[in-house]
Amino acid sequence: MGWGSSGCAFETQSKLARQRQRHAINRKVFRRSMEQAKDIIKKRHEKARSLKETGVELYPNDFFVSHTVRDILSLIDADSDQIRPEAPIFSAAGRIMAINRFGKSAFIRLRDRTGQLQSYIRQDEVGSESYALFKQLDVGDFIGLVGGMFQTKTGEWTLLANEIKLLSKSLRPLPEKFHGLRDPEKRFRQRYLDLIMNPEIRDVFLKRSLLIKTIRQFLIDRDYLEVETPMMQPIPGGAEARPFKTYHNALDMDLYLRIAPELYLKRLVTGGFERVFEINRNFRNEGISTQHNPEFTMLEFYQAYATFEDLMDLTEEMVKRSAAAVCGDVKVEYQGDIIDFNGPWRRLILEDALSSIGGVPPEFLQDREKLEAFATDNGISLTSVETGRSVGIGKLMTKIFDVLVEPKLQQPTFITGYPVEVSPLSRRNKENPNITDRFELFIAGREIANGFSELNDPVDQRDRFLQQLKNKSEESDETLMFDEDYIHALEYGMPPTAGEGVGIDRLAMLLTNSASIREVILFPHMRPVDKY
RNA sequence: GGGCCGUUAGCUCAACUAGGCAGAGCAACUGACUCUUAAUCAGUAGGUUGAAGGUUCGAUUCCUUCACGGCCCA
Repeated sequence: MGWGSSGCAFETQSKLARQRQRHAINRKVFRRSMEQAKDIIKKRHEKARSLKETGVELYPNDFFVSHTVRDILSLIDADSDQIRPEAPIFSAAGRIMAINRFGKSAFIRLRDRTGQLQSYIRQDEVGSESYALFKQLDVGDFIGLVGGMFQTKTGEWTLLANEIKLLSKSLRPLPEKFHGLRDPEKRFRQRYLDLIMNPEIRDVFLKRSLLIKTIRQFLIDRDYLEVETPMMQPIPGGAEARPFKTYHNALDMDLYLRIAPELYLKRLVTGGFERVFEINRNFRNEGISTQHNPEFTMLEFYQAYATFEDLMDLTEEMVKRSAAAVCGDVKVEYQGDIIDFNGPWRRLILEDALSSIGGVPPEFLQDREKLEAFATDNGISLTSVETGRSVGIGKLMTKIFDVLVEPKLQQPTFITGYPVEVSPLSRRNKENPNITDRFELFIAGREIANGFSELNDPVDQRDRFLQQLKNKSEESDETLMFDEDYIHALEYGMPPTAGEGVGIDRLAMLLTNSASIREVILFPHMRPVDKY
């Protein structure tokens, strides 16, 4: 690299600084691990070594689990009169979450995937040899217990252990039991600790899983076929976004991580799968925020012989049922507001929303100059973020919408009547060829879904692709990419079809009252840093 | 990309306003304790204050740059 522009030099400098920082950290980590500098961890290692020397297996895998915690507790619920310390005998396994020691006896809390169970360990019961081993165990270790259930004097059902076996030794202390792990950076980087320490976080991901399960079953029940289409695509299409680029060695070709599955799913409709859906990741090489992660999960589904209006009905039902399944109610609290998923949801035409909610005088919508002046007055740029060119009137309307209307759409609202200019894949409206048969769904001031009657006229589609490329190429040096094969497929004939994409992460946020998308993604993207 | 805030013991946090010995609780370690549940009691140890530099007799504190993160804005 030569003497570049100042911007370039700045970037290089900052990269070098970052690199130096990483090297410094790596050296520190190396030194630290060589010295086993952390006292607590060093002691755990020593303890583990001495246990091993006395013949205790640290990581065995031969313990038979007869019951989960939930199994045991539900047996007691069913018939507690039958339960005595002598019988029935249970074997349970899990992580020790707390120990209260009393010399020759102790209470511990054992946790498995189904819940927590108290256990009472008594030297009289397990024998002095086992009890000596137990004294060496720490909070965080996995153990197996065998014993019967009894009630403590406070009435708590407790497993009286007569056997105890170490199943996995923990070498690092867990975070503090009362406050748990709060630091958001650590929570995201070490999500396993977050999941161990913060039960409400675990609940978020159980709910997310239930959400996806509910949606999947909803679609399968309606004769949709679940499919998987390429995530590595030679031509990334189906949305407007900057893709991630990668390279295939053996084929010697560039590939892109998909920004949307749309064009492949419609090829499948052409191929005769009249109802298809896919729930999987999309990748967009753009900014990160509380609403955006570089990879995010999208549901896309397509139904032949349906219209965008059919899909609005379907979406209402699907989201309402999801809320009921995940939250147990169609009224859900989100960040202090109640969102009512009960239908029918409000449906508004874009232009009407602009005037009634956005405060745009209706006559401005037909007058480009007045609309531009209105936008400027409201601090809305007249140029495109991507190309820097001034935008058409359709795009301008959606820009004004984004600023003045979208944040106000708290309750579920469908917006329809999107201009052709911003809807390159949507069918034109029969009465008004300037708008499309398309809707977007907004909840809590953000876009949740986008659906439309699909454009299946290959000639119109080719023209719109070409127009899009022409717009882009004038100011942008991006490689021009035209998915000829998709047009080719349409030329064989695709049935009239409606399709839709739903942001699963955003829906999960709504149903788990999460303010940030990072709260509903197990491993959100973070810059690497070695802090251990 | 811009603004504001943060980074101190394994964890949760003080100390920073106005520079003066870096502290507490939990966890850990030693001891006591066979019904505790944030167990209790007595004692012990634990720190390159995110990194580098600057100002100063003296910096966790003030200044600069950098790294990482959070919130808001674009």
